[in-house]
Amino acid sequence: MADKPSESDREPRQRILDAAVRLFAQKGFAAVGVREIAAEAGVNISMISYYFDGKVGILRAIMETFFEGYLKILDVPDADTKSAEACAFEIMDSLVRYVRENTELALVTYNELPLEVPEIAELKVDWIKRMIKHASWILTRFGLDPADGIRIGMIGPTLFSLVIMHFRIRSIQRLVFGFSFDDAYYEEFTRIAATFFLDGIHGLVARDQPERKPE
Amino acid sequence: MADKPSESDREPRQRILDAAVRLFAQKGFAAVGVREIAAEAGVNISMISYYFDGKVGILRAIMETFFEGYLKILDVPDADTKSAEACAFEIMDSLVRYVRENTELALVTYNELPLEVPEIAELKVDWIKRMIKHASWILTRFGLDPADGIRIGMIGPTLFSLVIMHFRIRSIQRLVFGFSFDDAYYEEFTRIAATFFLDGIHGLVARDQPERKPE
Amino acid sequence: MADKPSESDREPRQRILDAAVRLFAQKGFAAVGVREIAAEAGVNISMISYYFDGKVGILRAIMETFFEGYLKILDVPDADTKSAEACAFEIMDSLVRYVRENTELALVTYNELPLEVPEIAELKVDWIKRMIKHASWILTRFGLDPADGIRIGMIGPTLFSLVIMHFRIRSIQRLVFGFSFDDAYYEEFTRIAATFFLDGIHGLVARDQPERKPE
Amino acid sequence: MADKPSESDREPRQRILDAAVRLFAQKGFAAVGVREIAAEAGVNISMISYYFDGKVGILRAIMETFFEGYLKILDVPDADTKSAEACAFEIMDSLVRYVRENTELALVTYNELPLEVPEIAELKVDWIKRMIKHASWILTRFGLDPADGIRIGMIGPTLFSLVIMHFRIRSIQRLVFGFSFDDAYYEEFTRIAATFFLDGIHGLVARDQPERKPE
DNA sequence: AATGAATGAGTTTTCATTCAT
DNA sequence: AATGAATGAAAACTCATTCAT
Repeated sequence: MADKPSESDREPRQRILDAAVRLFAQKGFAAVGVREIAAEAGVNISMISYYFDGKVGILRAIMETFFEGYLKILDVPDADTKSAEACAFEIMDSLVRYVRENTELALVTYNELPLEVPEIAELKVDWIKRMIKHASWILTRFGLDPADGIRIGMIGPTLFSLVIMHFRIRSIQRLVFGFSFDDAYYEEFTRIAATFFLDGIHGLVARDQPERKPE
Repeated sequence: MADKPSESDREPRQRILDAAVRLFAQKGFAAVGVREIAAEAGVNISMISYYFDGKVGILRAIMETFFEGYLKILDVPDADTKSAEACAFEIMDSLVRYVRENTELALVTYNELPLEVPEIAELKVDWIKRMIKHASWILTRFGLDPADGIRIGMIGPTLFSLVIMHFRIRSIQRLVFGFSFDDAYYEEFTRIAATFFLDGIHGLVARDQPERKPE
Repeated sequence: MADKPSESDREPRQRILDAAVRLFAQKGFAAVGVREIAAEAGVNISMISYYFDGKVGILRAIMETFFEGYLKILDVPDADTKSAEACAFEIMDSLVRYVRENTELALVTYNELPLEVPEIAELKVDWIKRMIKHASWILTRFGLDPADGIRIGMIGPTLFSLVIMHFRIRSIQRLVFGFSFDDAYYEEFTRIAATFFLDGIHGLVARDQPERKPE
Repeated sequence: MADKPSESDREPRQRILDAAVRLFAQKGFAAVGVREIAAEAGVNISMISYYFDGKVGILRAIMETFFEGYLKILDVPDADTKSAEACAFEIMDSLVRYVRENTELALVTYNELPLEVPEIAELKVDWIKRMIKHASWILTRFGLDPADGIRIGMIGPTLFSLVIMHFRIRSIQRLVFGFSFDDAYYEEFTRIAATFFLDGIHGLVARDQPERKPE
């Protein structure tokens, strides 16, 4: 009883969250029942309402947890002493690491993001706005107009999608084949993704400057 | 009553399918009820069991419809008279057109693909295998070993994800902002995606041949 | 299968309504569960949502049924050929008969009337307004100002309460003692109640005319 | 901390009781949850079990509180020096005053009285018996046989109902219109009610003596 | 080919209560 | 005297499906 090293001795709230993330990633939010979550977490069903005020409360918590970590990634330390390219690479590196360490959290957020769940509609819009605000600095570094909401709004999701794409495929590959990926793979993956991302931004900037030149 | 010009006079089966695709794309398969589908389609609830043998039957039909069209894209006419690059570009071009014309169908398939729905697990595996079989020719054209299931298994999903990624973001952008995309955009999008895709394959090939050279 | 004479062969909707009225009268609306109603009615639980769109739907139906019958009582046939007193007596007579034949219906309506059930708040107000409109003619016959909402608003409930009071006490007396009441009793009851009611109205009229004279 | 002047500093037990009376009167006993009571009273949920041994314990306490006060009313000081009519008027006067000062307490008791709440069934019977015992003296003063349980059993509830009827209507009138009542109104109300009550008793006595004369 | 009433297992949520602190 | 986390049963309701017509 001194400390709590065993799996099942973690805080109930966290156990629910973990179980839910696992199950949501596996079957999707709507397909998972609270009973299943409670059973998987080894807690009483009522605890879900108690801690999260209902099933959507868990999804809310999951998304908020993910978004919080995601926002931190965009805050590159000493960004003004580095080149835009270096910043972009650093962000990509952190992002890959983050998603690798929180794959299910990321997948659930990514999967549920476009789906209409009325109770979290506001939350999604709020976070997307916060991200745009946070991300705009790097885009201005690349010469994009910070007031150009549409183009700026494209970067974040693209960045996210680009990385998540791999982890999504990976989970299918794990399912169909039995493949696994090592550190070296992710080093290269980061490099390729960063390059693609930079190319994408450069393309956006170039295309933007002369209004959209005739082809 | 001679022919069927009005929206609501289409075949009931098709009306159900259309309604389901729309709703599944909006809320996700598990979050949509048969009553909702029936109401949206303007048919009796029992018709869903009658035509599709239950709710999963609709998802099955949706995925099969999508996969069928997707397979056709991989069959480039007169492929042996064209370069591998030209074939890749042609595939990408068809794919973008296909997803553009069947966005919701594609999104539903993409969204539900990694989710565990026991009744369609077999269907998914079957189609993925058929695709690998169909796609292997182009990969051999690029110098990949057709027996290398893992690498070949990566191409299809990557290709798919790359394209779908845009349409997914697009639906969010439509929601949050009011952005829309024109033909010119998709021309360029196809070119960029094809380039990225080719680069990816070239990378895979290069990395593979000499086992993995020291950096 | 020709006709349906047996108790349990009535229409499910009616069986639910009957069971609910009985149970609501016994324990109060909030204390009765849908499972209990369904069991008592011998129908599947889902039928309650199916026919009444939820538990409050039953209460709504009960109250509407009662109110409808109550309204009819206020429409005295050939009222203009009778004295106000005769009309009042006729109303009282019908009312006693009505409540005697629909005791539980009346008791449930009476019991739940002052309780806050948000979903039926509007319904209650609507019916009360309709009653005031319907009842105003008799009050004008007695010399009351039909625009005097407050005083007119008192008559209906008083009339109702006066009669219901007896049936409420009766149910307790049945519970505590084993007393029962016969036709002769109700004849006299009607006469007394009518007298009291007329005295009440006369009192209201007298008190009203000279504004409220100093005592 | 010396004395307790503020609203929220009253004894927790009393705060619970007050909150419960208010809520029970508003929504009915069964429709109110302990959490709601605890929140309204500003105490911890467990305090309800602690002080009242559960939700029904509160209802028990409420009813007992009301019944106690009600019993006192029946004990007219120096009753034998006054006429039966004077005693009846004094009782009615005290009763109106009592209900006016404890309206919600009275309404809750009145509302829940005919409802089946197994845990308080005994309590209700006990108090009704005590009341009959206490009230019988006045009835004998009017010439009724104290052994005639049925007739004696009618007086108390009638008396109570007669008064409560007004307060019940009043709460609806407050809801629907915005009417309020002053001291003068209650003076007159008391006189009318007492008259009605006396008439009722006289009627009972007269009807009783010659067994029930043929009409 | 099509209906809609009916089913029963399923859903999430809330209940009053208890227990360790 | 008081807390609030935790419980398990029960709440109302919805589900996909079936069946008689």
